[in-house]
Amino acid sequence: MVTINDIAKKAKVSKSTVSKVINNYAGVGDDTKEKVLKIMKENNYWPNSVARSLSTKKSYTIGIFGPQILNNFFFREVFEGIEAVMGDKGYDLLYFTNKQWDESWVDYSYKEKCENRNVDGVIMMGYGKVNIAQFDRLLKSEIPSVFIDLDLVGSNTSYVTSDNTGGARKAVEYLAKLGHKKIAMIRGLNGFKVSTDRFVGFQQSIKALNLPYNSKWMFDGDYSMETGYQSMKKILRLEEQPTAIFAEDLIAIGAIKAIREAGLNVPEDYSVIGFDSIEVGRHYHLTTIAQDQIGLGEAASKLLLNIIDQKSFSPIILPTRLIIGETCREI
Amino acid sequence: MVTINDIAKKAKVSKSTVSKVINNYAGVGDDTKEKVLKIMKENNYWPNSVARSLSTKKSYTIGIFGPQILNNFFFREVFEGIEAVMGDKGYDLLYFTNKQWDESWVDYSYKEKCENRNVDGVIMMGYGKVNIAQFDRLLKSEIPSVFIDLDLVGSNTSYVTSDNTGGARKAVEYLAKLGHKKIAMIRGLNGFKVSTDRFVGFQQSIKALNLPYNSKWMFDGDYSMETGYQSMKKILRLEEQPTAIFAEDLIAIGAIKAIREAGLNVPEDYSVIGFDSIEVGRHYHLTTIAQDQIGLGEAASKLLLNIIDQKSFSPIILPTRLIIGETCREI
DNA sequence: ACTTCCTTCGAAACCGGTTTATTTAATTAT
DNA sequence: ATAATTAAATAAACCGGTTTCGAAGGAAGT
Repeated sequence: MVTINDIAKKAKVSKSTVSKVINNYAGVGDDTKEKVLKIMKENNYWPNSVARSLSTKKSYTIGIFGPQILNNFFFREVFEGIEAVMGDKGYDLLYFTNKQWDESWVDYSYKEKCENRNVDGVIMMGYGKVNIAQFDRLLKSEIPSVFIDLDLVGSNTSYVTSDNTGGARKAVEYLAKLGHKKIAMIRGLNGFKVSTDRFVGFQQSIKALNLPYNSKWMFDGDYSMETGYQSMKKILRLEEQPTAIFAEDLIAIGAIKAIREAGLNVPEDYSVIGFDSIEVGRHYHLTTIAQDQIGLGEAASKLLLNIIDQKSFSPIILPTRLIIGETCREI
Repeated sequence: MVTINDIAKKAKVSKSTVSKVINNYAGVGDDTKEKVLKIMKENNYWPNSVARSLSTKKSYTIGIFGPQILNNFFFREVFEGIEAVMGDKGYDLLYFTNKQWDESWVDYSYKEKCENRNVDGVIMMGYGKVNIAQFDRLLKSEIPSVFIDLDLVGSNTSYVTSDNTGGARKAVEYLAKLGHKKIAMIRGLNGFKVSTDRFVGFQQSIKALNLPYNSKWMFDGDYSMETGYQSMKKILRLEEQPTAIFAEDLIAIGAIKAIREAGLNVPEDYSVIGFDSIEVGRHYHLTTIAQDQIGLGEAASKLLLNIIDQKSFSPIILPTRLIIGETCREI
C-alpha cells in the first residue's frame, strides 16, 4: 500500500505538505501542489481512511444496528433508502453483526461499539419498545443516532416513523366506507410501538364511526404469515363473524391463505386490508395502507446527517397512503 | 471516549502494560493484570478498533461490494448467509456504497477502496461477466476476495457459485419426464455468467434428450418480471407453441402473469419451471430449481476466511435442488 | 540597507493503539 | 557476596494520517 510518506519522499517534500495538498489547504505553492498531485496520481494514491479517522474523528462511516433486518421484507427496503442517501454523501455503511460479546467482562453495548468503530452516526432499526433501557447509554452519549419506528430522543438522538395511528384510521375508514362494520384486527408483536400505534388508530376510528368492538376479533402474534394463518383459523370458528380483516401485510397474506383453505374467498367472503405494502403483497393484489419504506430510510439518513451537522433534531413522521387492490369489496 | 492512556494512568502503569493485558500477552504479573482488568471493566473500556487496525493491519471488517444488491431478492438472502458466518467469527460488514469517485483524478477502484478501509477481505457479488477488466488490480493484489457467481481466481481470489449448468439440466430433464418436448427458455442478462451457464445446461439436455431446439423459443432480457411478461406475450403470438417455459423465478412469475392475462392458465396450458427459489416464488407455488442462497453466503464467507488464513483457495460449487410446486404438469 | 510582512514549507506532536528493545528488580547459581 | 538468569515493566518507535507552530526566504515599505 502506498502511503503519504511514499508520496512525500517521491515528491521531495514533507508529509505535512502532502497532507495539505490532499485536503486542499492553503499554504502550498502552485508548483509544489501540482508536483504532488502528479505523483499522487501516478501512484494511485488515496489517503487511508482508517489513519485519517484516527486523527480527525470523522470516518465517513454510518453504523447500522438491527437484529435480523436482512431477512425482513420491510427493513431490507429501508436499507435501500439509507444506501441511496448515504452513498450520495460519500458515506459507507457498517453493518454491525450480532457477534457474541463477553458481556460478563464489560458492559459493552451500542455506544461502545459505535465509539469503537469511530462511526459518524448510527441508524437503529427493528427494535421493539420493551427493554429500551438497553439504549440508555447511547441516548446520553455524543453519538448521533436515529431510531426507526421507536420514538426515542436524546441529546443526539431522534427518530423517524410512519403515521401508524393515522394509517390504521385510514384502513378502518375505508372499510367503513365500503359498508363494513364488523372488523377484526390481527397485529404483530405486542411490544412493538408500531403495532401499538396501529391498534390505537384502529380503536379511535371504531369509536369515531360508532362501529362495534369485539375483543374476540383482536389477535396478536408476530409479523409472520403463520400468525395470520392461525388467527384466521380461529376467526373462522367464531360464532359472530367479522366481515373484514385488518392486519399487517404478511399477516394478511397468511389470513388469506387460511380463508382459501376453508373453501372461501377474498374479497367475496372476507375483505382483507393490509398495512406496510411489502413487495410480496403486490403479488396478491392486496389492498393495503402503504408505508414508504425507502422514504423511511431516506428520511432517517437525512435526519442523521442533520444531527451530525447539529442542524436539526426534529423527529419525522411520514404519511401513509391507501393502495386499493383487489382484496376488499363493498357490502 | 476512554482510551488506553486513561486506563494506564488510572492503573498507574504504562500503556504497553495495558496493551499486553488487553491482548492477554505474557510478561505481566498477576496482580498488575488483575488491577488493570478491574479498571478496564469499571470504565467500560474497549480498545478502539480503528487505532488497533492501523498498527495491526487487521480490522475485523469484511467489505461487501455489489451494485444494487439490496433491492435484489436473491442477493439479500445471500447477505443473510454472510452475516451469519461473519458475525459468528467477530467480523462486522462494511457495505461500500456507490459513491461518486472523481475518476479523473486517480484510478481509484475496488482494490484501493479496500486498502483504504483496511478491510480484511471482500465479497463481490452481483457482477456480470462483461467488463471484468475492472477487477484486474484487485485480483493481483494482496486483498483476499471471493466472488459470488463469477468464476474469477487470482493470487488471493476465489469464487462460489451454484451448479447452474447442472441445475438447468435438471429443469429440462424434469420437464421431459413429464412429457414435454417443446421447451422455451427466457433468461436474464446475457452478460452474466450464471445465465450463460444455465443456457449451456439447457442446450446440453435438449441435445442429450433429443428434444427440438427452436431459436424462436429463446429470449433474454434482465432479471425482472417485465422481461418474463413481455417475452411470454411474444411466445403467445408464436405459431409453433412450446408447452413449457424455463426461466429464472422472477421472470417466470412475469410469464405466468402474461399467461393468465391471456385467459390461459398454469399448468393447464403451459408448464412453468423457475430457477432460484426466491421467496416470492413460493407464494406462486412455483416449481423451481432451487439454489441455496443462504448457503452461498455462508460458503463465500467460509472460503474468504480460509483465504485470509491462507488455508484453502478452492472454488466452491453448490448443488441445486428441484422443488416441485404446482406450475408443471404431465402431458 | 534594514525592518516588516507574507508566503511557503517542514519539524514535531498528536490520534489510540501495538510491538520491540531496554531497564529495573527479583531470583537463582556460583 | 557476587555474578548470571529470569521476570516484569516501561520507554520509544511505529502504523498513516492531521494539525500546530516556528523557520526560512522573498517581496514590499521606509
